[in-house]
Amino acid sequence: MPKQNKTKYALLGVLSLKPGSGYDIKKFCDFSISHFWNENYGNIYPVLKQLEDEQLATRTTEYHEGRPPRNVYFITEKGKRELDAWLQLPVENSPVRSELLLKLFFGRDIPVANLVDKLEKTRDRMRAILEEYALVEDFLRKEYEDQKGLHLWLATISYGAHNARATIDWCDETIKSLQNMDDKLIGTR
Amino acid sequence: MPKQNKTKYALLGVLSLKPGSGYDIKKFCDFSISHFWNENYGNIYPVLKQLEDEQLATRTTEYHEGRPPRNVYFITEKGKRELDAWLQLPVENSPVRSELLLKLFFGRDIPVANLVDKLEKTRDRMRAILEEYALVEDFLRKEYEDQKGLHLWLATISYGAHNARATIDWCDETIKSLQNMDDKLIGTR
DNA sequence: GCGCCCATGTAACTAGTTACATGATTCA
DNA sequence: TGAATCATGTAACTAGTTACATGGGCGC
Repeated sequence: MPKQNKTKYALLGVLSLKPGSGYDIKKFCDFSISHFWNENYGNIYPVLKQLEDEQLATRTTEYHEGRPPRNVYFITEKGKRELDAWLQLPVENSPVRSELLLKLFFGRDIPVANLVDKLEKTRDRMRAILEEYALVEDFLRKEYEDQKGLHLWLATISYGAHNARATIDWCDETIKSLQNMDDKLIGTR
Repeated sequence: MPKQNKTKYALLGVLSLKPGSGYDIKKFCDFSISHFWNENYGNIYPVLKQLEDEQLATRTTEYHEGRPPRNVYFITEKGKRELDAWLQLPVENSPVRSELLLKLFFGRDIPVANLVDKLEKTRDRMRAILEEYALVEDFLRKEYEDQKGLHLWLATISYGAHNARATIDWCDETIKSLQNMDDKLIGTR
């Protein structure tokens, strides 16, 4: 198996749920998997063509009056097999890069208030994300009640929620410890 | 401020702690920030040259008999100012991509045992990471007891630990729920 | 009338990784 | 004797993002 374009498998995955155009796929990604995966048009359209070239998907063009033509893609049997094979492969861990942690790590000479601000913003973002997850979860449970893979979709949300809560706790702890240290410094002046 | 190469700031950060060669910087990164940031030689050497061109660092070459020459870089005042300015800027969140979650999300037709295996491996890796963090933390507390930024270094480790524990819990829960579902399915056969 | 939605796509660019090349020293 | 460490660097490649171009329909 060659070093691969994971976008390819993401698109095959979306098409395995239902056929759609590049535009549809983008919308689906933004709604359903954006908390752990993102795709942009500049990537989607070329890869869709590539899928067609490799016979992993077929394309039909729909014309509707007063609308731009839609290129609708369908996954083929070959595409399903290739997706399935990839899904079963062990997970490759891609390198992480956290700008927040980098700034914190080297932040000993910048004002504590600035660091605290970054932490508060992170915490607030995580809280907002948690609320969103709750909405998405409700929506999925109602709309896709009998969908076979629902529990897996919920599991990905649960992952996000676990980590968001962990990050919120860490932010709170770290803010407190930074402010404590700062108070002590003032006390000794 | 232009769209930037964050490697640049990572290297300035390392050089702000102490001068060193590309090789030294790589070693430092691997030891200290590798749990949230990685750099490779193919990136470090060109960026060091760039730092010199922009007068953010100076270079001296050391010759030692029987050893390759070392290009040692020192951060300049201009470099410090640029690092400081960047550190104070708000954090830009870079897109996340989790192959594990992608495989889980689309995994409804692959064997449960395969999914469980992926989760177990993830959990085991997180446990190993937790143990490593404990060692690193001990080491830092002893070796850098009086280092000004120690609490910030520890905070980055704490971040990793919080998230690792969250991921372990999530793995355990998800494994259980997958196995439960599987049992029920067998029961109805 | 303004801006958003639908809909596709390319080109240019930025970023990051891998492979290759070199070669002495040190340690098991 | 073979592997690891020290030490630098380039070239080729892979991946991913942004900006641009186009243009009708629809709702406020």
